Amino acid sequence: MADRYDFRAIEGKWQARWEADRLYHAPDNDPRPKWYALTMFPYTSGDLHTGHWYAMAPSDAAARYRRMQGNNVMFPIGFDAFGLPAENAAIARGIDPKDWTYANVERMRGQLRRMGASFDWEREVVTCDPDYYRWTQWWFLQLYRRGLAYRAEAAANWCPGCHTVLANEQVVDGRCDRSDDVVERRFLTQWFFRITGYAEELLKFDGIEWPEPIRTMQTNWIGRSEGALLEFKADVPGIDEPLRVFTTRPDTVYGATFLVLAPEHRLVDRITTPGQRLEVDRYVQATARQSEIERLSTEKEKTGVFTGAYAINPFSGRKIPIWIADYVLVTYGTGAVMAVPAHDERDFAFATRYGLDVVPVFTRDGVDISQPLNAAFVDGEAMVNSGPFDGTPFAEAKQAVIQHAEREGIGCGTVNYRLRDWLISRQRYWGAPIPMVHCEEHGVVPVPEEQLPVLLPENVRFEPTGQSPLTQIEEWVNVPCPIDGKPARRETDTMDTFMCSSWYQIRYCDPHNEELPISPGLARKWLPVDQYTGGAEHAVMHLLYTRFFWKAARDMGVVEGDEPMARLFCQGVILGPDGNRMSKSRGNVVAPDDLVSEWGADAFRCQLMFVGPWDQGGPYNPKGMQGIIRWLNRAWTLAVEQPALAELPGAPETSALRRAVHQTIRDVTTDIEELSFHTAIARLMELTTTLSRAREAGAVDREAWEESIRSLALMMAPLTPHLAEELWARAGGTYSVHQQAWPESDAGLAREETIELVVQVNGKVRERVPLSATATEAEARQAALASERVRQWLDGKEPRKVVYVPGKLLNLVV
RNA sequence: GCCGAAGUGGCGGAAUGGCAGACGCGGCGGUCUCAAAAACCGUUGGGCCCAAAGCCCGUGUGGGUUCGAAUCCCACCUUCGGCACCA
Repeated sequence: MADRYDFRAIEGKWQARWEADRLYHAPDNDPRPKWYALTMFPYTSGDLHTGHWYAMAPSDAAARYRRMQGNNVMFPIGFDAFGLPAENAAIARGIDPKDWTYANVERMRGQLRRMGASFDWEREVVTCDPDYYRWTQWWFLQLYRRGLAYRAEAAANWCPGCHTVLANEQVVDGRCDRSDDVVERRFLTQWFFRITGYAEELLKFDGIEWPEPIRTMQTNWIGRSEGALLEFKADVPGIDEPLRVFTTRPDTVYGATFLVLAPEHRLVDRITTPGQRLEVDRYVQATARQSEIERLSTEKEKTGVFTGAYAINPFSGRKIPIWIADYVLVTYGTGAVMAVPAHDERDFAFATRYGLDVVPVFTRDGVDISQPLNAAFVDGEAMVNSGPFDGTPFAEAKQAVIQHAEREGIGCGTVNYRLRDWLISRQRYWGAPIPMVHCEEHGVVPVPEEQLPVLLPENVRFEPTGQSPLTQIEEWVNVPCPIDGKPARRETDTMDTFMCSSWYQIRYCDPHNEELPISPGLARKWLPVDQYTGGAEHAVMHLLYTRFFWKAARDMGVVEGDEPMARLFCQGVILGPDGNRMSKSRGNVVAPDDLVSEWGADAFRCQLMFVGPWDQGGPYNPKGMQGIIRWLNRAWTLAVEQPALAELPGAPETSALRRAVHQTIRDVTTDIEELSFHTAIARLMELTTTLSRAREAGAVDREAWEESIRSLALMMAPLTPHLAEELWARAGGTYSVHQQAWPESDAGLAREETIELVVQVNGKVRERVPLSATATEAEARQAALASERVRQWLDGKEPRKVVYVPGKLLNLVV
């Protein structure tokens, strides 16, 4: 029986050796340039699925490549361990969330180890460890101290399935992104982080390399819009406070023929006239009953009710009616709009339906504004029907109106954002407790830092009630007030788990520090993350939160620099063999553990990297494993079964062999640099074929052959770490292949001496002639014309034009 | 509706202004074998043709720019992702 590639014999062996040697531990005091590589840590679901491998295997390959490039690479791993599934398991099966979580962590550690990734396990963090969430709570206190954490009553997204509120980012199409339940609106007092305070800065992506689509998504989510706040006086006795509206079109203010308030607007009740009371109340109640989905449907016709009250347009002096309508959102701007039906489609639809006035205030080519409009138009040439502003050109109109408003004290220019503050409280047990105490006398009081962590109590009952299970633990809830020691109650909400993952990359740098979340020295040493990789589904959640968090931490003086991750790469989604998302119900789930037992971790990793461009994802079919296995077998055989070796340093076969090796090094280096692993593997497969042919063809130069095999093992090291280590050892290399320098391509050896010149006649390929790679145009032309076929195609005519691309192509145009 | 990404053999994909289909799967033919599997070798876009040589067609559709277009420009179609009454 010949010596064959047997992953079972080698993978476990090397994994144990690497671990014993702490091969992937990144020391803090290493003089080599640091490289912080990070892949998004997994949630503790208990099972590592193909998607995790698809995300992590290429990240690992990139980290290993960096190591061979001479960097001190930190590639840490940990677990995102707080969250609802643990608690749901507790409710469904009576298991303690803690036990459930740690059992899953244990299982996943095993799966991750079998992957053979170069993780630095000594830096592991588990977000539900008190040693970790103590610092999550510490951050909360710092944010509170700086006014970035506050409590407020607001219309919150309530998920009836999860029995808790959600952040806006967690609501997808009016549904909970986790349970898919239709989200309800509830007015509750909740904790928020003032992410809006950083809105302007979050729009800047200076100095970081992030994918354009992610930046666009964040930019759209933040939704900056420039406009003005204008004040309308309510023509209602006893109401002195002005009705403020936000508009992006102050230049159309003379065309504002009515105001519309959101049904939840605080002044609705006070301005409604007795005659309209019944109708208004009915509408407000109907709106409150609507789900977010119904409310936000753009399909449905706009509805609304007249309040009976009027306001005065501060520019035209005109008395205009005040309506309420559910197309105005209480959460955006001021919750009130000035309606300009002539120049806004939505207002036009509303005005048409309820017979309200339409007054055009801009001229426009092709529109006779003396006739009733049949549609709103948003552009225009010059202001009209606008008193002293008549004739102001469109381009200057906004500024002119804003200036006037500011002079008169009836408004100002402003910037409004779609982004809202981040709602972080959750009415659930399995999260970091918010370290606050409610005292009757002193109100909300922070827990003193030295008392952290506020530990989660154990043996809790989990019946969902809509309140945190923590409220029922009397001995936990009742605490003395930190100020005067009198009886007080703990805050019972816990923090959104996105809080835990907003700073984990910071903790990896100093995971065992008991005095601080991170020491200043290690923050300077390791941060920011050099290469972050993960799924694009976190574009407006984790990836936005962590930027906010970082900027706040920077302002606290804990970290330096403006951004947490210098480079971001988002991998695509790996699909089942049928091209659909893998799901149990579809029966198209590919289980990594099975494939790893059958084919080995190297083969599985490699196949995932070979399916196509990493950022595109796509269908994964285990059938393709054959191709990878064949390649690994051939590579094995090359290293194990030597050809007849001789000393042939000057032979053409020897330079051909060297050329192939150095061209491969050149190409694979660029490919891995660009995270294009599938093309890197293709190049290595080609090299393997070339080496096999050389071996079959006869005697091979000893030195060239040995260099070839060593180069092959080195280039395979990031992709198939176990096999490469074994091949390297068998080729006589010193342990470990993962500590060797990445091979360098010698341009001289890689250069082709002769090429096949492509000869085109009128742009069509007609002939190929061998030619020196450095031939001049005259030489190329001579070689082409020497061909009988080229002469036939020229048909005796003289070329009118000749295009020569040296080393490639000659085009003769007649 | 708006924004973004993408459309190439039977399939995954390569080539981002210069030989379309690298590499791999699958198919076909072969070596080995009592046989099968594995392994290895060869072949594989479509058409014309007995075959070969050769020619023609071919990168979602239609136009354009260019000596030359999968690649650049314009219009359209389809798929996927994000946002969606944001005043």
